[in-house]
Amino acid sequence: MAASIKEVAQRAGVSLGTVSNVLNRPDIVSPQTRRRVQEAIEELGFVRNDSARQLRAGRSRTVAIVVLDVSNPFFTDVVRGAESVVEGAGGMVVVCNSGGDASREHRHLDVLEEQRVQGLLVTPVSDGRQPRLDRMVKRGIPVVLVDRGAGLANQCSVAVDDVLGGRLAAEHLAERGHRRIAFVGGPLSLRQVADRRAGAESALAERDLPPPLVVETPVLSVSTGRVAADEIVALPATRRPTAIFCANDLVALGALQALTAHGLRVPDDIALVGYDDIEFAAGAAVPLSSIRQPREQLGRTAAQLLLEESTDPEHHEHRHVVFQPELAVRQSSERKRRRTR
Amino acid sequence: MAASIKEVAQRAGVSLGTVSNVLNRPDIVSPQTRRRVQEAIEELGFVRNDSARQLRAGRSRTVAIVVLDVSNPFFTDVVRGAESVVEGAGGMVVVCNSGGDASREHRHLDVLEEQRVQGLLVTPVSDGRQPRLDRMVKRGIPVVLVDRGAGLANQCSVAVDDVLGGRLAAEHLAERGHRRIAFVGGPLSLRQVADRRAGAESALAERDLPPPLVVETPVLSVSTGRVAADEIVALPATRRPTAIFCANDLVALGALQALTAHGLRVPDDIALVGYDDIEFAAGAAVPLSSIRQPREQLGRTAAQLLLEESTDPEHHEHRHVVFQPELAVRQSSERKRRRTR
DNA sequence: CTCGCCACCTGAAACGTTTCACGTCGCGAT
DNA sequence: ATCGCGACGTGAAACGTTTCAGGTGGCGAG
Repeated sequence: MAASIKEVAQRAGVSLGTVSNVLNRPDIVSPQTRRRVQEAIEELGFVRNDSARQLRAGRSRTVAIVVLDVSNPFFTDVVRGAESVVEGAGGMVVVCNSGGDASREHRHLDVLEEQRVQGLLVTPVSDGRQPRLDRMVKRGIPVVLVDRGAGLANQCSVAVDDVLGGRLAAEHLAERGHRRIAFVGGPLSLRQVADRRAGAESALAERDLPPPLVVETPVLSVSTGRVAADEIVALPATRRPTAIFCANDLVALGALQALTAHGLRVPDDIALVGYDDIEFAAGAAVPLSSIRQPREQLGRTAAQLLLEESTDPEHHEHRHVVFQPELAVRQSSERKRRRTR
Repeated sequence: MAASIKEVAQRAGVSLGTVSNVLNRPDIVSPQTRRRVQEAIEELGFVRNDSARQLRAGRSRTVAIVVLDVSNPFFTDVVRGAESVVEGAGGMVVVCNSGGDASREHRHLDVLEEQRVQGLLVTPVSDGRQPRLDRMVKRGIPVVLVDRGAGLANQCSVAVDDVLGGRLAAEHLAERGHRRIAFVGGPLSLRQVADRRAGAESALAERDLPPPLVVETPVLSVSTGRVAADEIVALPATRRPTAIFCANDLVALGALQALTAHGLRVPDDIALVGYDDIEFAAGAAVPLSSIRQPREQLGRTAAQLLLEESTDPEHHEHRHVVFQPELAVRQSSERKRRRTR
C-alpha cells in the first residue's frame, strides 16, 4: 500500500541510494535513470515518508505557532503574516490553540517538542518563565515570543508597545473631557492587559485624574465584555464611568451590545475605546474607536526572526522588536452632538 | 543535547527495551527499575522522538484540518469543535489554511500525506474530485469532507443543508414583500455558494418572483462585500434590488458598511440577510439577520466520524451527516417603521 | 595499450523507536 | 533435589530515509 523507496528502486532497477538522489539532487543522476525512477515513483504512487526523513535529518521543516485564541481575529492575522514568510521559505506552519488554558498549552508544547519542530512562535498563557520553553531553547529549538515578554535574554520577541497603546486610549478619552473612566479586561495577569491598564493609569495620573475603575474579566471575549458592561451599568449613575477602555475589541463589542441593550447610548452616555482594531470594529453597531496594531507584520517579523535564528544559530543575536500602536478614532468615542472639544 | 532512549538506558543501567517498556507499559516493569529509569529520564531531560516513533508505528496521532479561511469565524468555530473531540481522544489537531487557494491547498495536502497524518478534515477549495484526496483515501488515511461534497462514496462528510439555508433566506425576504432581490457571493464554483444561491432561486421561482440579480465576488470577505455593494448602489434606482442575500456574514458586513457609506439605510432602503450567524453578526451597525449553522457541532461530528473510521476501518461505513440551518431574524431585514407584514 | 579521471551508481550505516522471541532467576510444589 | 512457572529483562530486527565512502566502466591523453 505505502510504497517505499526500496520498492521504487526495485521497480526502476536501480539502487536505493539512486532513488534518494533523484529525490534530493536530481542533477547528479543521468537523465535516463532519472526518468526511469520518476516513472516508477509515478506508477507506485510513492510518497516520501516524512517521519523517516526527519528521523535522519534530526529536525523537521514545520514551524508551529501557539496562539491564545484562534477565534480572535487578532491572532488569525498574526498567523497569516507568519505563514506568508514561512511558506515563502518552503516551510509549513501549524497552528495550535491554547485557548488561554495553561494545561492545553503544556500539552501542545510537549507534543511539539516531541515532534522536534523547526521552531516555535508562541504567545504563552502566563508570563513567568515557562520551563518547557526554556528546555526547548536549550535543546536548540528557536523560540520567538509573540506579543510577550520583551527583554528575555534567551529568545527573540516581537511585540507592540501596550503601555503606549493604553496611554493613547486614556489620553484620547481624557481629552474628550472624561473624568471617570473604566478599564475592562482580563485576566490582569496577562501582560498585554496589565500593560494597557498601566499605560492608561499613568496617562490619567499625569493629568491628575483619578485612576480608572478596573473591571476584570476572566478572558477576553465578547461574552465577558457583556457581563462586565452589565456590572458597570448597575452602578449608581453618579459613580458610573462616562467612558470605558476595553483591553480588546472583542470585549468592547460585547460591552457595546450590553450598553445598547440597557438603553445607554454610545458615545453620548458612555464612550468606548477598544484595542486591536480588528476588521469588525469599524463595522460595529457604533463604529468602534480602537488602538490599531500591525498584526500581520507582527507575524511576519516573528517568523523572520525565527528563520534567521534557525538557519544560522551561531551568529544569531536575539532581538526584541517593538512596534508602535496607533489610535483610530471612530464614532464610539466622539460625541455626535456638536460639542467639539 | 538530545538524549535518546539508549542513553537513558545506559544511565539507568538497563536495556533499551526496558526503557521503552517504562514509557509504554509501565505496569510490566518492576517498581524499582521503573523508578531508576524515570530518574534517568528526568536527569537527562529526555524527550521522546516522535519521528522515530511514528516511523515505527507507521502513522501519527495528529489529525489535520484544512480550512478555507482561518480568518473566518465560521471556520475557527468548526476547528474548536473538532479540537474538543480529538483532544478528548488523546490526539492533536493541526490547522492548515488554504485561504481558498488551490495551490496552497495542494501543498498542504502533500505535506500532510508525507507526514502520514492519522486523518484529515478538509473543506476543499474546489468540489470536483481531488486526486490528492482520493490518493490519501486509497492509502488508508481517513478523510472527512467538511461542509462539502455530500454523497461521495469513498469518504464521510458533514455538511449543513445550504440549499435549505438559501431557501430560508429568500423566503424570509419574499415574505417581507421584496421582489427585486440580489445574491452576493462567490466564487460561484464553491458548492456552498452555489447551493445557497440555488436554494434562494428555487424559493423565488416557487413564488413566481424573478430570479435574483447575482453579483459574484472573487472570495467571501468583508472587502469583496463592500465592492459588490458599491456595484449594486451604482445601479439606477428602478433596477436596484430592495434586498440583498449575502453568501456569508463577512460579505454581508462589508455590504452593510458600503451601503451605509453611500447613505442608504438598512433595512429601509435595502434589506440584508447574511449567512453563518457569526458572533459579530448580532453586533453589527445594524444587527444582521443571518442563517445560523451549528458550527462547533459540525467540527465535533466530523472529528467523531474521523476517529471512528480511524479506529475501526473494517467495519466503518461512510456516512453523510447533514444538519439543518436556521433563520435568525434581526434588524437588517425588518423594517423599523411600522408596516408589519 | 595503459593510466587516470570523471560520471554515475551502489551498499551499508545510522537516525531513535517499538516489538517480540528469548533468556534468567527465584520460588513453590512434588 | 528437581521441575515448572511467573515475573522481569534483554537484544536484535525493523520502520524508511539520507549520506558517504567506494566501486565500475568508458574515454581521452600519453
